[in-house]
Amino acid sequence: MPSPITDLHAYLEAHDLFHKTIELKRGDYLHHAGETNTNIYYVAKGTLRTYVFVNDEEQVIRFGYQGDYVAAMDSFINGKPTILYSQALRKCTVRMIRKTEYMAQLAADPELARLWQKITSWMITGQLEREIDLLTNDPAERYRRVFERSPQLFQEIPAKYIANYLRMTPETLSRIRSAIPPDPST
Amino acid sequence: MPSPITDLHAYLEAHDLFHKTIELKRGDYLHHAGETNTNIYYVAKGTLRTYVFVNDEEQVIRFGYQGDYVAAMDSFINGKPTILYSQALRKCTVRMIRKTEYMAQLAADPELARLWQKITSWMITGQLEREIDLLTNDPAERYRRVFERSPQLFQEIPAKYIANYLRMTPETLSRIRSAIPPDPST
DNA sequence: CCGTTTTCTTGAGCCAAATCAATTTTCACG
DNA sequence: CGTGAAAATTGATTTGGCTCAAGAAAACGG
Repeated sequence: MPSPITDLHAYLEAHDLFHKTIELKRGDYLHHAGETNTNIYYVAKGTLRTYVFVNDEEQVIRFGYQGDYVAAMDSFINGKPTILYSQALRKCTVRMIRKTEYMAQLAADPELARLWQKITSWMITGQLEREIDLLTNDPAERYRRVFERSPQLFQEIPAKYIANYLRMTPETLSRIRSAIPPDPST
Repeated sequence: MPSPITDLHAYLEAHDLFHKTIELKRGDYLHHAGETNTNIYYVAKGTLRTYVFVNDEEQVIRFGYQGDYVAAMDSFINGKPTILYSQALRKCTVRMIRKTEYMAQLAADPELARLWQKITSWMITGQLEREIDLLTNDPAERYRRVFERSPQLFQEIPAKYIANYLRMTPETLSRIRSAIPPDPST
């Protein structure tokens, strides 16, 4: 199942829905918990992590790479303050879409409505994968599952965030990686 | 945020989209892995669990109570074989909706389209909650979080399935429950 | 209502991953 | 480049939840 994100992006470009461009430096936030931020952001360049505090610990929910869309999705959906943080892991260029403009277009154009239906369905199946990852008991198996699905993840992003995303400590991830014979083809 | 499920249900009743009624006895399956099942089921009576095999272990993904909708959502979304099992935990009466009929109605009626948009958004925020639950390290804390959100869960469903849903053994759940002083108000 | 099966509870021991700690390596930035 | 800070690695130790086991309680179905 190919990601419908590229179709969405083509549509948004064609209909000129990007509102402004934002430059972030390492450590900057796109949004933070407590803030009501209903925008959608397109990552033109760079990488971000989206995390949440659970019991005083940061927990990575997802990463945003070049070409991805990032949002405080809870805030976008219900218009209330988000619980999420999205932080630049390096210099980023992101382009913003305002919810009001997006929703107006969504109501006006059935083509976008169909596209959006695909996107949300795709997000739901993606979350099912994520849930299965998190339900996997063995840390090495969690690593393997995610690595097979998104090997590129491990190029750009510091291991400590990946470890956190995989629900393990950086020490455990390091030991797992050293235990697995390196693939000569990569 | 109130669940938009009741609105959906009212709509489906009003437009007579239920195709047939199915009776299940304890242990029966609504669908199983490998099968392509694109139907949506309304739980008129009873309770079910939806689970998936991960590394030869059953892992509960969600429960379906009276008034809920249950589906092999991966199959519904992409039309391919599901990886999910939905099994009756007791005698159930479920009513079926065929995807083809549902999709036809979705394409024909903007009211249903709007309703469906709400439903999918609501599912996405629900999944975010679930993800946070699963990322919580302390088992007692996972229990507390889910219990506060859905206390009714612990009435109908055998503890061993709840434990599995909470990513812990039945022994651990039992010990957590005996450690927490019972609430006299309930 | 009774008998059988399933589930729950409790205890003991173990083990894998967390924690703690120290060094090495890498990387960002001047 | 070179320097300082951040990240990764490696080892030692601890510990919390799992496994195994046995008995008690509860629930199902006839």
